[in-house]
Amino acid sequence: MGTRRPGTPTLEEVAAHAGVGRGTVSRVINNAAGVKESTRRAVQQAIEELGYVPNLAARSLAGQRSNAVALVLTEPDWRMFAEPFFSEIVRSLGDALADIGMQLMLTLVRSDIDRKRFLEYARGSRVDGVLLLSVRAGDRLPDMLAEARLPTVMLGRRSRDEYVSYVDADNVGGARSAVSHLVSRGRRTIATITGPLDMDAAQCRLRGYQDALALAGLDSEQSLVAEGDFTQESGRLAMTDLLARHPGIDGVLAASDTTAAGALQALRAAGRRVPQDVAVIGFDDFPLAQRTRPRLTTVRQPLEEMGRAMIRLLLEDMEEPSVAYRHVILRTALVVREST
Amino acid sequence: MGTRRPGTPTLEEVAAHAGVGRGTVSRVINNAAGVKESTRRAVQQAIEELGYVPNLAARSLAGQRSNAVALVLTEPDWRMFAEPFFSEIVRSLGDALADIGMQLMLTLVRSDIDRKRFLEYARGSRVDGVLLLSVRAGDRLPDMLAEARLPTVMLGRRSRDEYVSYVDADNVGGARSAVSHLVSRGRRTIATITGPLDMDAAQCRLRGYQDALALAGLDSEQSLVAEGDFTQESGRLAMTDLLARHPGIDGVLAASDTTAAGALQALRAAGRRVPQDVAVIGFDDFPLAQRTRPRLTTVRQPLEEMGRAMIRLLLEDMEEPSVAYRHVILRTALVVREST
DNA sequence: TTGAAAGCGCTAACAC
DNA sequence: GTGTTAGCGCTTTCAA
Repeated sequence: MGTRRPGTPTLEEVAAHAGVGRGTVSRVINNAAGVKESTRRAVQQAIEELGYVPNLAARSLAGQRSNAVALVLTEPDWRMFAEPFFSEIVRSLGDALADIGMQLMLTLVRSDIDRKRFLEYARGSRVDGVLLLSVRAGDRLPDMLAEARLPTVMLGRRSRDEYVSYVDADNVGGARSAVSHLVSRGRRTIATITGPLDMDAAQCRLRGYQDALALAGLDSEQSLVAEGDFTQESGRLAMTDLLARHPGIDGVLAASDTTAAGALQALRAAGRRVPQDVAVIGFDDFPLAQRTRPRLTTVRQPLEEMGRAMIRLLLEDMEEPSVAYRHVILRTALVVREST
Repeated sequence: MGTRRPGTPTLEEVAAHAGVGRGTVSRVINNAAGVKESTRRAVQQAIEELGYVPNLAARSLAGQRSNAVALVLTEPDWRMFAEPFFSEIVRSLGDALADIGMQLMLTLVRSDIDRKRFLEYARGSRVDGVLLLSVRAGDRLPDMLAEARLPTVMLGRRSRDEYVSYVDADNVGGARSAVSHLVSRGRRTIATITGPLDMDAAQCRLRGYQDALALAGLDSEQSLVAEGDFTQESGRLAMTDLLARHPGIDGVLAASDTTAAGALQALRAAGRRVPQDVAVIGFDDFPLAQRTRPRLTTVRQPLEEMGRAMIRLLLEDMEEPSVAYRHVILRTALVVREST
């Protein structure tokens, strides 16, 4: 806790104990070069003996940096937490930061009061930067952060004309390649179950779907498009509707692996064989999809790289404040699991 | 960010701008008493005009407290995130802390390296205390924190002889009252689907189940107990097994609402009517259970109060370090939804 | 009621 | 290589 517990030694005490100056101890604990090996060892022993732990508040104050980055989750995302997509991203971010000696701290915001509170917190020099996950289209938090000149990077842009720095997957390209793949396999009546269309990623994937159909000279009927919300249930319902409207459907692009799983349920309930009768391709490539029989072909997003890219952008934003925003779109990969 | 962005005013500049001393400004931003109303207003205006935001690192250093509390999630819990149980607890904790001007920060730890890193972080005076959620029996993190004399409170104890401070629900009592209720309604062949039995909460609920049966003079056969893991799938499988072993089952206590939902699936698949043929009671009282037909009777845990109790304990631990550990067990409530 | 001054524990620039 | 020193921005006595 904050109150200096008796027995919490300071850097100065370590210095005295080791018989060196404070600067030397500081150099040792920061792994700075230019310290004789013998002194370094003496200092390390003193640290050991005293059980010294640097006071991070003092370090932040003196060093003008907190070595911490906040990851903000807005309420609608909470459920994502349980999904591999999320944990993979968090893992990636945490690792990338740990590599450079920084801490990741999660913050949940649900109300505007929370947003304000967080903004105050971030502006209070407690974090060096802010990361945001799949922000809703109308959320102003990124703008507020940018206005406060806090390095900010989002995963997924809010809209086509996003300006705040972001990393995103090539949603259009991913969807296009998936649908083109289906076409090349002879599928002709291809439907899509989208994500919530107020999300840019969902829109882009729909666009990719339409592009691919146009490219193949197939016409894209509105009735082949059903809006879902990334959940399994929505996939099931959407697929049921689609089948009712177009019994001849032989291919489906789903917004996510979860949605694809729902679609699968509906297809089976309707007696369709997968992939013989209907081929299903979902975005994301997770246990659900991998365990499924048949193993689905998926559009894989490079989550690990997306996390690393976010950190890279953040660091660049910190070091070169003259650049207003940076955008990086990563390539997706089509993982073909079965002949579809 | 840490680097003092140009235009980030300090308390001193505010003081100069308002024509007062630094101490006065400090008093104003901390709502301390003993400041003339007119000066207070002058200072507030200066703060407004300069867009002053206190530097939290400096405040932590000078004030010997960080005003932040960490909530640690160990990896196996991640999936909990998606559940109302979790979000309700987090909401409650966040609110309780905000009320007293403190920040909640989440930390995910998965490896032992993470545990070490977090320990270092916490010992570095960056947080005033640590909260832990449903720690696994073998996890040593709580002990390490306690050893470092960091105020620590867990939700749910690790075992019967837990010593680190914790808040828990009366699992034994809750299970007992549920089973007694079934007995009083004439049920005679009552089974239970437990949680993972290496978790104390699961053991306690099993004990409560057995107690109630003993109390009613019914004998508790081992074959009426099936172990699950809180998931829906485990509930379904366990129920299927139980029915095979005891076709005459007329009552079930499930470890959670999710498990109960799984049990329901199995019961229906077997052609049993609920609750006419078999009554089901689950722990927790969430949307799943609430939407279900028939609406299940549940054992409700007072999540809001559990969160508040955790904060209360934490503050007490901070203020009275002479007390080693504090334990609080909260009462559960049987929510009767249908005649069972 | 308010101002002045002494730290909080550390980093970094500058001497030696 | 290593010690010394001047802050970082705030809270908190202690006087006034």
